[in-house]
Amino acid sequence: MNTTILKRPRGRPTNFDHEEALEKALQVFWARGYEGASMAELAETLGINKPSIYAAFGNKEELFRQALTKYLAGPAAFIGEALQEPTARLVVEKFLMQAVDFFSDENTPSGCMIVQGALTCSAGSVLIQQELVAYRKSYENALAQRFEQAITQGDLPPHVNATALAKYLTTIHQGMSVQATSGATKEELLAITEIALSNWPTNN
Amino acid sequence: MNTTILKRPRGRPTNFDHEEALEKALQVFWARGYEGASMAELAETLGINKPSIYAAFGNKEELFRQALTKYLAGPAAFIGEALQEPTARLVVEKFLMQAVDFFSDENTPSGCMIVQGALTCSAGSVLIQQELVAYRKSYENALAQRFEQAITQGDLPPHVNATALAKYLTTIHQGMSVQATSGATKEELLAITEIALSNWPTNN
DNA sequence: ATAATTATGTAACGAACGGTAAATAAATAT
DNA sequence: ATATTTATTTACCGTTCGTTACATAATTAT
Repeated sequence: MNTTILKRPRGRPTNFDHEEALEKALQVFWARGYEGASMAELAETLGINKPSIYAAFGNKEELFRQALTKYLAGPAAFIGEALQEPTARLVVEKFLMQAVDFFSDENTPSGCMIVQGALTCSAGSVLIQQELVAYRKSYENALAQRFEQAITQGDLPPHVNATALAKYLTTIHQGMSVQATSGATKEELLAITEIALSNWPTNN
Repeated sequence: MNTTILKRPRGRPTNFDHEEALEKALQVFWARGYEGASMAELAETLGINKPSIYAAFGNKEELFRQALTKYLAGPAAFIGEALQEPTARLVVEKFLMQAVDFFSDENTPSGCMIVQGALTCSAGSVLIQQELVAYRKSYENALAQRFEQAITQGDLPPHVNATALAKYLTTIHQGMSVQATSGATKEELLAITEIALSNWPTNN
């Protein structure tokens, strides 16, 4: 009978919930970007003193990366889910529609953390900047691959350029992220996706 | 005969050319964003000590605003020029095509300063952030107004939603700015605009 | 009880931030 | 020549940055 009773670890227990704290850190980084978020503000928002943050998460970079991982697994997971729709058209619809819901959700910061987290920054943060570039590239590549598959399956006409189409859609996505941060409403974002979807490639 | 001989001003002359210095400041802000650019780096790049920068331009915020004005009048002036094309379709073509050239120009930082200058930032820079939001909104509005005019002139079909179309195009523009900063080539950006232009509204 | 272990709060670290005081240099005005 | 004016240089200001040393508190192990 492995009822997995968790034996308490040795020393003084932590005063905070690890995941709750990470969630709050995510909100701060999401709203302010990597450099715009200061350790002082993070400590205040998390309700934890800085030494405890360092003990639990390493340093600012590590905290950001862990918050980013939580972001990818949680709020941003819809991107991976969209890829599993049966047709390319449905993939794109879900991708853009959920992005609209996501960007305009009033319970979270507007816009996408991967887009705005460190678009520009000082010389000291280029590593984080490049990591975010790589994440953007990775979901663009995932879309392109899904379109290639759709072409092979006859779901998309063979003349379609899968990589260009993927780049077009991530461009819309990233542009909408900027729009959302600039105050665009859900209805406005929806109108954008409708225009974007109105020229879906056909065989003619 | 007013040959406008410029009488030298009273005290010690400045060691630098005002416009040249502003141009260099523009490059730094453009590449690093408002907060990512430090006064130390600005002083180094301009080849001017900080007190001289403050004497000539005010403070960091003012220097940024003056660099932004130079940006709008120079590199970004094509947006206003595009609006004067005879048809809405040509306006958009010029708007996007020139944006492509602009974003991929290897002599300047990639991407658009108005988009990336302060998308996210610390609490201390929200004023600059909001000013950039307003600039983005203003060129979006200018496009919308141009489309309204095109509808009135019969150049665009009456069922077109001018504001939504303008928002769609600025979204592409802003998305391409992110793409350019992420390393997209001129050819890739061009392919995006071709897809974006392929669903131009018709009467049918 | 005592030792060992881990987290916490306080208070500070050196570096970088935006910004400036003060002495000096270079020009014009008288 | 001397006074006046303006720019430059150097060195620094107070604040905030990310980060940490250190004493103390809270827990388990013996």
